[in-house]
Amino acid sequence: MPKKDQAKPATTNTKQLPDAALELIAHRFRALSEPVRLKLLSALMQGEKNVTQLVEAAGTGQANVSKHLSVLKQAGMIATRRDGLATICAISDPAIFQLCEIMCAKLKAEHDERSKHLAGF
Amino acid sequence: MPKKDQAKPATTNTKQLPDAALELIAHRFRALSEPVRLKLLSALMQGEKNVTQLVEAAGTGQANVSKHLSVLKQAGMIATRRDGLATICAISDPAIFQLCEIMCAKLKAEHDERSKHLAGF
DNA sequence: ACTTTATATCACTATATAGCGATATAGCAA
DNA sequence: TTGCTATATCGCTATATAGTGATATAAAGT
Repeated sequence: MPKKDQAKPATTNTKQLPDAALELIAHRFRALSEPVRLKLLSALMQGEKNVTQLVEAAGTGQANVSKHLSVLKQAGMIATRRDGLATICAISDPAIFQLCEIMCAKLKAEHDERSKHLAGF
Repeated sequence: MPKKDQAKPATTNTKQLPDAALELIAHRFRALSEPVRLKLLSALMQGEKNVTQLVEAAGTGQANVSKHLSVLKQAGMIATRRDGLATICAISDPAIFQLCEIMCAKLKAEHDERSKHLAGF
């Protein structure tokens, strides 16, 4: 039997992805929209790290890092396991590498274009 | 003459990308972290559209769409040109297609793994 | 038992921004 | 000019969340 959509019957959502999917995608991108979280992911790209190491890498408080890690975890980007007192974190989805590569390349291209008129070398 | 490093001498930014770059990248991802903006981009993937058409596609107010468009424009994801009364919008960076593809694939994989409702596309 | 260490969570403030209605600006037509 | 249309911007409220310090929980050693 057909499923019941839970909200708006009148929304002009003629084609494309359904609103629910857009919200999920937006939620994923939002997890990548914070400098501290990017720094955490950047640190994890070198390999597993425990929370203390990540606090040091992030340059912000432990409570804050813990919250950011839970955001990344909920977005399916990192996985954690307990090892004695430590919580070990690791990147759980290699797609993150691609996403960051693309975004970095984009930035680099724009940066190069912008610094054309500046550079003597 | 030697180049001068531009910012923070004290930040524990031992390696990796500098903080300024992380903020720029985060800013780009943040532009993609809103369902309405994703819907606008999704509509623009079919080709150029003016603001009125986008308002209809987005299903929210004109003032709101205008603000979202300016966010996308500032993030370098769309370009606009004036044509009489209309402002025509178009995707200006094909990298957006890649980013959304990757994120969608990620979602789809997780979704398939979990259950199987919420129609495909 | 108590202590120390590692991490998570709570309570709070401050800031950012999504959404809305109203108004302002820009371009065209009469 | 006036009027109409398309878009941008302003003023505002409400919500989300980044950051902090304090506290709670958990695991191991004493």
